[in-house]
Amino acid sequence: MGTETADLESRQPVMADVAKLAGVSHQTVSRVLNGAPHVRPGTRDRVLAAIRELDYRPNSAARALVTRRSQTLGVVSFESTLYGPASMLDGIERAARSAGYFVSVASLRSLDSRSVQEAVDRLRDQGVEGVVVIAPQTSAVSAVAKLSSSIPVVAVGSGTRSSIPTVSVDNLSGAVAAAQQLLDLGHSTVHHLAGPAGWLESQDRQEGWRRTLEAAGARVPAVETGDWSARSGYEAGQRIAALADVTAVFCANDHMALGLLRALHEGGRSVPDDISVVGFDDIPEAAYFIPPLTTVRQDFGELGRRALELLVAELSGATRPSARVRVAPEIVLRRSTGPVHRA
Amino acid sequence: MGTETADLESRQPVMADVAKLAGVSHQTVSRVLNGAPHVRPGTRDRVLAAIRELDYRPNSAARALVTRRSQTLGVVSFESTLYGPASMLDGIERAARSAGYFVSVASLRSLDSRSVQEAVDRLRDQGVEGVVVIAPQTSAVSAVAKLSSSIPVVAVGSGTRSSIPTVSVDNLSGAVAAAQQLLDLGHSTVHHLAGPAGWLESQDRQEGWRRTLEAAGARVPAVETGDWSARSGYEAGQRIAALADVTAVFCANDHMALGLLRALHEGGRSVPDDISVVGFDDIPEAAYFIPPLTTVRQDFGELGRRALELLVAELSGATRPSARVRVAPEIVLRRSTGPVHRA
DNA sequence: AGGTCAATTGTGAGCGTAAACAATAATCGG
DNA sequence: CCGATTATTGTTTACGCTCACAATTGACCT
Repeated sequence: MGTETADLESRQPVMADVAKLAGVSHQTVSRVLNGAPHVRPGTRDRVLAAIRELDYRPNSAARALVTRRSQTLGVVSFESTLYGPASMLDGIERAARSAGYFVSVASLRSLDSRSVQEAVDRLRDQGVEGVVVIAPQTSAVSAVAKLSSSIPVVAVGSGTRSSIPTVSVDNLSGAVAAAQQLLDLGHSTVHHLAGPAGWLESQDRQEGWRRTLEAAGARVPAVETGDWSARSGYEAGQRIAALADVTAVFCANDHMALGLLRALHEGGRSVPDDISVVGFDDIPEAAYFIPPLTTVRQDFGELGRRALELLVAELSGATRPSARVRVAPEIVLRRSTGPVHRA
Repeated sequence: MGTETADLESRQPVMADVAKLAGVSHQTVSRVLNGAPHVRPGTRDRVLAAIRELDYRPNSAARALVTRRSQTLGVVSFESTLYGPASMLDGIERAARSAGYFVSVASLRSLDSRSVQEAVDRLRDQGVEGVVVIAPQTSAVSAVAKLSSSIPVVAVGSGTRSSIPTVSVDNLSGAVAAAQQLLDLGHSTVHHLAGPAGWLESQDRQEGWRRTLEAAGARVPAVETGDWSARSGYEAGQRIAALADVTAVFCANDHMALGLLRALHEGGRSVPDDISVVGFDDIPEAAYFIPPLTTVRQDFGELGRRALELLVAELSGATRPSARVRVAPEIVLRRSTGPVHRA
């Protein structure tokens, strides 16, 4: 027993130490910590003073063990170095913090079903209470849908058609706005540089573009396809620059638009005088492209925030509403678009 | 006791359930799980079969409680939507996973000392075993240095001069390479668009640039300062375009270079014919600027990886070597640089 | 004043796991 | 074939906390 005080110096203080110092029971300390009612103010003050004096920190593992709640949510993310995913993660983290949760991340190297499964399992093993999947690709989302039995999962950034709750931007209406804007400027038709197959974003944006042209009775040109990268946009741009009758191009994202702009520039096609270009995303750099890019803005941070809200709602007992939240995008007009100069 | 089997359906299985099914003690299950020696192969197989059958998952909170290890590391990150921080986070996560750790993130809204303190405390309360701070600003790093008493902390992306272990790119030598490259092309001097004050990156890159000019006996022009954003680069670019004697500019990062390129373009100054431009970072888009940007590449993912390795080494008992790891950057030559055309 | 009810505090029992310790079975050398 | 090791398995305890319940105190009402 003579070691008790010596212990206090080597050991991290625990609740019992605080209790002893404050002259109360450990349960009273617990009450103070958890804001339980029926604690006399004077007692509370003594406890708080003891906590401060010992620099006591509750042990989260012990708490999690007994409450069966880890206060932690998981995020599965893919291509997390890109602006979109990174922004969503940021939005998620902020929202999680204000909801009182910690955030644990697991990034994916590839989007196949097994990887997603693995990542979610990993997070589960860590004890997360729910998971947000930042995974826009069709295959990943359907993979998630399969395994979501034991733990709440929400997908974000993807207009999934699966059964799990989803938060996404309305890609369709964004694409419609982009195509319509170009038609309104007098372009007889609009070419499209699409994202890779297998991505719902690709499909929805292409679909919105196509419908708009059809509704306007415009010819629907063959679609070019890229992989979201500036490089693929550049390569597609070289092919497009070789075509004579192009006056407007809608790119499925800003990075490809960047590559396209350079290819057009090198091909001697002026933007917007010869060709108008519209992107999608509104990455921070888009306003400083040459020329500044007209694009469809998605608020990635907002997407993340909404996804987290949905997850928290589900954790709070709402009976899995299988909700589908859509955030409206907004077209931002810049100098890469203009009226046609030749008929 | 009749409820025991019924329980198994509603409860998550625990180690005792596995033990009972396999006909062994829970301790033997624990041995199998932790790869302890002295378990007969047949016994091990029976245990593994029981684990599979029940889909048993060890409770991480219980394990953390008794081992006093959470298997979790924290990452404090600032401006995590940018390419650099996002890539470092990605590198950290990957390295952490392969080292057997989970990663919990806390993002900062601002870089003042209080925020950093708060974020680290938050992670500590969650029980992380160590923290990586992605925080290049001087103030943040010194804030970290103060509080790092109770938990290992490593800083990354910043050439801190403080006492905590650090992983950073060699900004000085990168800047030297950039400036020297321009001098070698025949430019009589090089202008500099620096990052904001208070960032070690800014200081080191400016220092490298200055030393190179001085060593070559070149005139050292007044420094323009931006805030890392393309917008600030654009504004500085407008001022620079108005100067008559500029033939080469070294920008402290690629985003500002992007803005600069547009300002020069709008100002009728051709790159590289009239003015050569070099950036820093080599973001993925840099190769698709107009013209493609010569820049100094940092491998952010590698930085993150190395930071994590350092942290893990420290956790493994190395007596806080106060190490300082520097990763060498590499200049990437593209078309934004060229020889001077006028004397 | 006696008693009731609410406020306040304390006590004991796990939560699910790993570590220390104990016990038993198997192996080996002479 | 016997004692000494060693391999294999089991039993007990403790990790630090919250919950359920018990106990005590004080206020308030008739």
